[in-house]
Amino acid sequence: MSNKYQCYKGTEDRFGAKLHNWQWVEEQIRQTCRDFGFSEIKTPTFEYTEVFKRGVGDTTDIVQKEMFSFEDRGGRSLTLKPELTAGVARAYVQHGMRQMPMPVKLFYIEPCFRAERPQSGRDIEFFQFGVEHIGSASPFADAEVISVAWELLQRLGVKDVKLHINSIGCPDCRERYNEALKLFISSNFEKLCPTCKERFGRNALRVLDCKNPSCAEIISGAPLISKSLDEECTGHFNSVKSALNALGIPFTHDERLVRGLDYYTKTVFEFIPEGASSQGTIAGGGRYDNLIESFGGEPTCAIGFGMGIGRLVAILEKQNLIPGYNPGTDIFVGSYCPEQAAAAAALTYELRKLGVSAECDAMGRSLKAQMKYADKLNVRYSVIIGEDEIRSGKVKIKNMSTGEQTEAALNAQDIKKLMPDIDTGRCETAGK
RNA sequence: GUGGAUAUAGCUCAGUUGGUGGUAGCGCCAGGUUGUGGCCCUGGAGGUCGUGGGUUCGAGUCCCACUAUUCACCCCA
Repeated sequence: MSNKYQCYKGTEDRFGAKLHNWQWVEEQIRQTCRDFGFSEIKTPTFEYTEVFKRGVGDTTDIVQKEMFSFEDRGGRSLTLKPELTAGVARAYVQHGMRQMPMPVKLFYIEPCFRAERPQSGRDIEFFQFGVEHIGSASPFADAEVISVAWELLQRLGVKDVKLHINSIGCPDCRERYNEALKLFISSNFEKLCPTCKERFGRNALRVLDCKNPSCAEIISGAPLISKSLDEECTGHFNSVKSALNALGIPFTHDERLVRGLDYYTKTVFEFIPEGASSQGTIAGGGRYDNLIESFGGEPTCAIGFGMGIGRLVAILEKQNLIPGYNPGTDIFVGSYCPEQAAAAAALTYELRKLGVSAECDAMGRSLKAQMKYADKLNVRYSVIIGEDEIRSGKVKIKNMSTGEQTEAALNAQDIKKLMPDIDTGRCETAGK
């Protein structure tokens, strides 16, 4: 590729079949969210940097080194949103949504930006679908939120995705556990891998995540976080688990599951495809009972998740679960020679006015070439206009799949009537 | 931020021990007699071989730098 005008690394153009796949997935998402009583919210592409510093957490990698920040003309720092929860929480407080019927149930499908090195499953600009369930401390809220993601994946037919859940407790429990864990690890500190040594100082919980065999061995004897949870957190987590059981949603309790954003409390969860790489996690979320308050709102419990649409689409494409792409042109109007091109264009316009997707030649091609073009468009019918047709007022209509040819009056209404099946059958075949 | 790989037509790619830029497929355009698509055949358009240096009589090929892309780590969705 020698052209210097390319889109920026980690961003991509989407069109044709690829765009169709994305839009189809977004439709499924919107339908599912409607069924679960979530309404859509759009927040701005950028916010005051402070929103993310406060919301996501000053010590997270996202805030420390992955944000696209810039200044407005007044010198105020702005940032392209690296995730959506902080912005939604900010909007909740700003618009006094606590006066809305509780709980407030919102979902979003939005682009996010993180300045990371792109690789498969990770883009600089990526798209997240997520839901936020705000106002309820009930474990049923946890289960409801998880059920949205679960049901969506079921509807899409995604195979081999596992739900992992854990509880990292309230801040008090977490603090207690953090101390116990640090105490345990410190005796083996020298045996940790270099990144874990870093993690130890920054966020010791993340050492639990390490896939390095030697670290895993050290960690295998580490105290469990569930043992550090107080009565309230333990009770909540048990209730979440039984609520999931009641919904018939299978899960694995993963004691080592921790999440990288500061705002999580109590329940955390991830949806992980079978055999996924480290970029494979398709969705992740958890409770954030203190976030609304940190934006100046009343203390308000909430829980949500984010799902990577790009990762989801990739899995669906791989598993061949997205209906085929059909550009959707129904009729091609061909003309024999340039003298009839005007009539063809006029008929095409009349058909379009009737809501029939129609095309005609715009390249000055021969009739034969026009037919080839019609074939490539995958149109269902071709109408052919020549000298005779104009004289007689009757056109030939060719069924492109059977090759059969019939006649009709040169009139958009009559032509449309001959094609009763014309508004159906698009995008119905899975595969390809 | 760290490490590896790659860079030839719109796409997927051949290109020998350095010897005239080209293979195959796809795609695009035009033809294959006079008004009709899919299959087949023929022809055509399109590339400063990522950029800049170096070695050499001669570099797509070897060396260096840069850039871009990509994969992995880190982190996350």
